[in-house]
Amino acid sequence: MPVETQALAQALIGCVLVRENGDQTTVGRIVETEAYLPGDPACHAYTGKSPRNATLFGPPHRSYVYLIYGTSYCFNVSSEADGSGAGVLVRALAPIEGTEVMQRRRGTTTLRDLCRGPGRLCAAMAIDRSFDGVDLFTHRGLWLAGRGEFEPRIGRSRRIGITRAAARRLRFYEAGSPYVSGPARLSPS
DNA sequence: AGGATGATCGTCT
DNA sequence: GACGATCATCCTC
Repeated sequence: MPVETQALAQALIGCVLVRENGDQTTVGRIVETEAYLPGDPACHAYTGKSPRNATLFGPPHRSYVYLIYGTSYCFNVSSEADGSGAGVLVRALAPIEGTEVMQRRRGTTTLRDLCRGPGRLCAAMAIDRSFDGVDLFTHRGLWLAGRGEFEPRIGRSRRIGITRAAARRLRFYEAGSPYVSGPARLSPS
């Protein structure tokens, strides 16, 4: 798995995210990510290390989770070498397993909406701040698996919902997937 | 101690 | 398309 942020954001498309909580197992395939680079004004690490964003400055491939707007959690994968602050936001999953559990957690039965959006996927997978900092290759409750045979066609666009460095095309998605959160195309860079 | 901010979501028109 | 919810975090006083 790549350490460089942009390469990681693309490599994560098609990978599988597993959440095991007792007898409740939920699984999804990553269909949309955004890269937040070192020195990037839109990255949470941009203004320096703090208790909230410390995971971004740690080793790569850890889970960085934060609360946004007081209502939603966002799940990220830290990137770059220890000491460099950067990461990849996971914006959407295609549900694979445990959809009934997801439906209960989300309060909707609409398959397409279960994990479409960073806050929604955290709700569906029961990811909160207690998962901040966990190693995504060794943790027992939340981990990443590879693509297997699957080879997604990857599109790219501007990132969604940000104001700083908004023109940079650092959002990646599986082309044609109905589970992608934003528009499949945004206005040209 | 107090105020502004935000990588969102659900609801309403 | 617009708006309010809701709160941890960060910045200023």
